[in-house]
Amino acid sequence: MVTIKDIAKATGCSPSTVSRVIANNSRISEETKQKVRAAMLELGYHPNLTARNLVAQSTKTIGVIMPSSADKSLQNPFFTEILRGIGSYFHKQQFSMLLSSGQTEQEKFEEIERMVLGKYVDGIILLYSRLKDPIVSFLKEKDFPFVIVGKPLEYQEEIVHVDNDNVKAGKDITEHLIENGHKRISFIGGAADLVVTIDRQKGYETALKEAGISPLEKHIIHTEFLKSGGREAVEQILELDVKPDAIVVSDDLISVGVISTFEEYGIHIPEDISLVSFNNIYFSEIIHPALTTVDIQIFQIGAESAKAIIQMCTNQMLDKKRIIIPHQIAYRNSVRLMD
Amino acid sequence: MVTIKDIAKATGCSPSTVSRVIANNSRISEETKQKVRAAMLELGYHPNLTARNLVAQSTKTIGVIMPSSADKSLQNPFFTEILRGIGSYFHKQQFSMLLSSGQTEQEKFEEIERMVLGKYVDGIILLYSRLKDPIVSFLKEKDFPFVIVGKPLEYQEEIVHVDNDNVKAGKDITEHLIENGHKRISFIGGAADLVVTIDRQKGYETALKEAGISPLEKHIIHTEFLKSGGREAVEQILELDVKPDAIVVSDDLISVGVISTFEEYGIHIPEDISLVSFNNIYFSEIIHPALTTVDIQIFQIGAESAKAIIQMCTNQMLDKKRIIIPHQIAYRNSVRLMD
DNA sequence: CTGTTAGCGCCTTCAA
DNA sequence: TTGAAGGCGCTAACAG
Repeated sequence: MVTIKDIAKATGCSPSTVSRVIANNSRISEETKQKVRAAMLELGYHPNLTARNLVAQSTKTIGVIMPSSADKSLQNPFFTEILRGIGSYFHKQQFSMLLSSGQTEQEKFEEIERMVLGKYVDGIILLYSRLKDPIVSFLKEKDFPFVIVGKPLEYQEEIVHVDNDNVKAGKDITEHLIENGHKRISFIGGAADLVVTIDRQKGYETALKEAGISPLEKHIIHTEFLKSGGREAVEQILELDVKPDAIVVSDDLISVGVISTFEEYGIHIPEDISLVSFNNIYFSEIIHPALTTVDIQIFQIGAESAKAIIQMCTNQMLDKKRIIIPHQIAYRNSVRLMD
Repeated sequence: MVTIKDIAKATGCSPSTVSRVIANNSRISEETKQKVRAAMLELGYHPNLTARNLVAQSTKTIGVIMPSSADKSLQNPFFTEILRGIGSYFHKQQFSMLLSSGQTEQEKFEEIERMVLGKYVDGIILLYSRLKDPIVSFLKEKDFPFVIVGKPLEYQEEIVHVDNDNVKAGKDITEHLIENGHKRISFIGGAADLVVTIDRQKGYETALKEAGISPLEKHIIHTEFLKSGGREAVEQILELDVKPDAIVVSDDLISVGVISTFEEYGIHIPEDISLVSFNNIYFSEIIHPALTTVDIQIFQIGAESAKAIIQMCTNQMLDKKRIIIPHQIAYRNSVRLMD
């Protein structure tokens, strides 16, 4: 391995001079710079990042934590899309992403402990928000820089997080249904303890209330994310006395399963029932029918998280803890419109 | 920050002794160990990974390279699934994944150059196989440990890669169609220069030939991966003089689009046309109809790649360059069966 | 069983 | 404008 010393020797100057050339220090003569650079090129020198990190006391890498990989929801294209967003910003700043690999919560915790206590990362991005997450407690206690994608239920004023206004989003999309004459509107949500589910549901309820529509009984259903693809949810709906004429589904991925199951029962979207959901992943566009869904701008959520964590790691001030990414509705074909 | 020295001071022994305790060196008295460990606990000591990596000349982290993030195909759940597989093995071995973030090929190249030349990773896993990939040339030239997921077109004997037998897979799944009485079988593939597409197509052709079925003209169609979700492909098929009674699609993700488009034209799978494809991502199970598809064992591909690269990084011998993951067919409802 | 010394590759005062 | 020296935190060889 060719080191700074080799270059020093080759050019007859000292290691510190070479180091300065690398940093393009202004008080090194152009002449020396040329000479040193030539030698670096010739000998194939490249600075050792580990050594550099050691003295810098910083790695310019951020730990990116996914849900436990045992969790099927990991197959949600949401995650690759958000990684894309994070990467886009990181790349510009020469930061790296260290991905978590733990299969269970326990494994993940140990992993993060290693990263953080071992000073192997400068900060953490959590790609999900769980209730009473020990990882969050740990990070908070260590006063380690981290940002959450989504909304923390506790310590909201203290934890930097990037989120949509999911209540508003839920309200907006439900109103779209109402405006088109739908009155019996059900809600199918993912795990009931996910903050994002709660918020979207709240928006849905608000919209109904404001429209003077009294919610039907048993029309709010929670389904294990991805488990059996929303089949159970649909079956519950089919048993209802009063059938809905529209459904708000809290995630596009669940919608796929819901639509398929309806299809099997010979119920067509949107002719028989309208359906809307959230996220606007790639699939929403290509399945039949194409989904009317809230575009939450996943990529941008990622990019903003990246920006926030880098700011925190470089001691820049953040003007707010709660960073809201605006949503918009992608109107497509899963809603029966009023003429 | 509390270092090894602090512990040394606190316990009245030397730094090297502390270091030995960390390594659980057998020639340290139990007594000292206890004492040192107590101090570590009390002062909250944790080894600095960067420092350790510097002397070890190894980081135990592997660069995992995704397709350019500009590429829409990144939304394929294939990638999260393979990350899961890699992570599962890495975690056990205490290895980390450093994820690429480049949006373009150029950006990615520079990034890898940084990782590799800066000795920031011990090895590389490439999650795709491209023709004449400059990254591969670079890695080969530097003689840097790397493994490819998929099949390299060049230097196949030299490059460690983890792949399915895609020719066989293509043949198997096509034969399933033939056995069920299908005769006019089309092929829809992703980008024609992807090795995986080529192989699966080859298998398809072999099956036809062996069954004595002469391939129809213009029944092999390539569609930009994810672009317009296979719509064009379907439209091409609909213009054909002789319509197929079955289709082999090279990727589940494309199938989703293909099925939707057929649906719009009032053509039903499998009643009107049978369809099979490859990968067995989560979606294949929940869409309607559930796909009969080749389960290529994505998770296992990931795990095996992880195993291979770690072996290479730790100078263990690999018994072969080409590691084949067996496939199997997931029989579901997208094929019209012969009673 | 433990301490001393040196060094991994780099950067950064301090001095010249 | 440059060099010498020390140190980032840890490990490993060599002594004892």
